[in-house]
Amino acid sequence: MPDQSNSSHPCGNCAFYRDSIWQPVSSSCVSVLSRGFSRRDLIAGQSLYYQDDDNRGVFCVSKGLIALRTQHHDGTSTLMRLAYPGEIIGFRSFLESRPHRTEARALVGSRVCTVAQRDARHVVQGNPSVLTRLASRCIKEIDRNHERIIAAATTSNKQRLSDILLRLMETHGERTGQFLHMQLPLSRSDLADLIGVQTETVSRLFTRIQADGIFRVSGREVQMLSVPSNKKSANM
Amino acid sequence: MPDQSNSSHPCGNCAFYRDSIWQPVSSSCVSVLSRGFSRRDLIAGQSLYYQDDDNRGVFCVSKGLIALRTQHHDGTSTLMRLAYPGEIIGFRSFLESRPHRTEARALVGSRVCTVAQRDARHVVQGNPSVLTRLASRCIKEIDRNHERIIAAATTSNKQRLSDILLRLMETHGERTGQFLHMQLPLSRSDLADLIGVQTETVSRLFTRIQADGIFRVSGREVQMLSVPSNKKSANM
DNA sequence: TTTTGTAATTGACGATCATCAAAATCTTGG
DNA sequence: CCAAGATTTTGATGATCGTCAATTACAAAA
Repeated sequence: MPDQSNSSHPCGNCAFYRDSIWQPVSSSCVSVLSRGFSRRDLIAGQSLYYQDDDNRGVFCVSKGLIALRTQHHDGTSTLMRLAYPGEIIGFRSFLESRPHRTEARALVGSRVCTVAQRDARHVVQGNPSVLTRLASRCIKEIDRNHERIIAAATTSNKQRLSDILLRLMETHGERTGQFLHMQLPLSRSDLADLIGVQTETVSRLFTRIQADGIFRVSGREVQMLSVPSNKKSANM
Repeated sequence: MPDQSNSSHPCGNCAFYRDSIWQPVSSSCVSVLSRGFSRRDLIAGQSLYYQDDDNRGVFCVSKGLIALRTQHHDGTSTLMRLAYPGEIIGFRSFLESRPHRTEARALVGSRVCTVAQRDARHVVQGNPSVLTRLASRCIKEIDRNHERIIAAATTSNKQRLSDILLRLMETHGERTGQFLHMQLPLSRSDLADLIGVQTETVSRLFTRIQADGIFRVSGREVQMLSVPSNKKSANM
C-alpha cells in the first residue's frame, strides 16, 4: 500500500508520493485506497478519457504529458491545460459528479494512476482532510488559469510561445554540451490551440523566435542555448 | 439568525439565502454564524479589501457589482472578475490562508455580507458539507475562467465587448419602451483591462459595435434595442 | 460660471494576425 | 524505395490592434 518510503511502488511519481491528496487518511481507508488503486500506461496519442465521458475516478499523472482539450460547437478546440507529472486530473468531474468537459490525451508515452470513483468517494466521505487537499488543487488550478488570462492580456503571442518552449524544455529537455534539445511533444496545431492563434501564425512566430538566437526549431526538433541566467528576455 | 423564510434578514440576496454555502450546518454552529455575520455597504469606488491584505473572512455580494483586480509589477493591471449579487468572493484567500491576490472594489453602490474568518473556519471545521459547497464554488470559478480563456482564444474583441455589455444590461438595465438603458458601471480603462486591449481600442470597438445598430453608447450612457430573441449576432 | 484636471475620442502609422492559396516537408503504408 | 496523405512553411493581402500625439468631452472645484 502507498508508503512514502516504498520507492518500488508502481507509481513512483504520482499523487501517492508527491504532494499527495490521499495521505494521510484514516487507517480504515488505507485498504480501500489500496484496492481502488490502479495504474495505466498510455502511448502517445492515446486518450485516457473523452469529452462527455462519465467520471470513473481521480487520476494523477505519474509520467509523461497529458493534454486536456475541449471541443467547441463550431469544430474548433482549445487546449485548456497541459498536465505534467505529479498533477491531478479529472477532479472537476469527480467533485461535481458530471461528465468530463475535456478530452485527456497523452502527448508522449505516459503513465497515469487512478483511484476509482467509488473508492475515492468513500475515502473523501470519511476524511475531510482529503477534501481540503482537493480544494487546494482547485485553487491551484484557478491560479494557473489566472496566470494564463493575465498572460493573454499582457504579453505577446511570441513571448507566450517562448514561455511554453521554455517550460517544456525544463521537463523534456536533454543536455548536449552547451545545448538543451528535445522532441517537441505538441504539433503546430496544438500550440495554436494553446495560445489562441492560427497554425500559420505559430510557424511565423517560430521564425521570429529563432531570430533572437536562443531557440532553434526545425519540425519537432527544438534546440535551446542553455544559458545559466534565467533572466527574462526583452522586447517581445 | 439566517432563516430561509425570514425575508426581513438584513442581507436578502446573499449566500445565506440563495445557493448558500453556509446552510445547512449543524445546530451548534448556527449561533456561531449568527455572531460572526455582518454586512457592509460600499459606495461606488470604495474597496472591500486590497491586494496583499490578510484575509478577514468570506464575503458574499448582496447588491451591486464588485470588481476584482490584480496589479502587476509593471504598473498595469487586469480585471480578473466581476462579482455579481449572490456570488462569493475572498474564498481563495480564506481556503489557502494567504493574503488576497486581488483588490475588491465596488463599481456601483453595493452591499457585502461577511462571515468573519475565525467563525468561518470554525464552521468549516465541524461541517464537511460546507467545505463541499465551497469546493463547488471553486469549480464554478474554474469554469468561468475556462470560458474566459476560450472566449479570448476563439472570439473577437468586438464580440467579447458586446457580450460584456449584454451581461451588464441583464443586471443593470432598465426598460424604457422598446429600449433598455443603463449607466455603464465600468470606465473605458476598466473594460480595456477586462478584455485585454488598450483604452483607445475600446473606444474604436464601441464605434464599430454601434454600427451594427443594437447598442448606442455615449460616454457612460448605454442604450440597447430590446430584441425578444436572444440569438447570437453574426459576423463579429 | 469659469477653471482645471481627468476621461474619452480621433488621427496617423507601423506591427501583428487571419485568411486563402500554394509550395515544401514529413510520415506512413505499400 | 516510392506514393499518398498529413503536416508545416511561405506568400500575399486585408483587418485589427498598439502606440504616440492631439483634440474633445466631461466633471469637480474655485
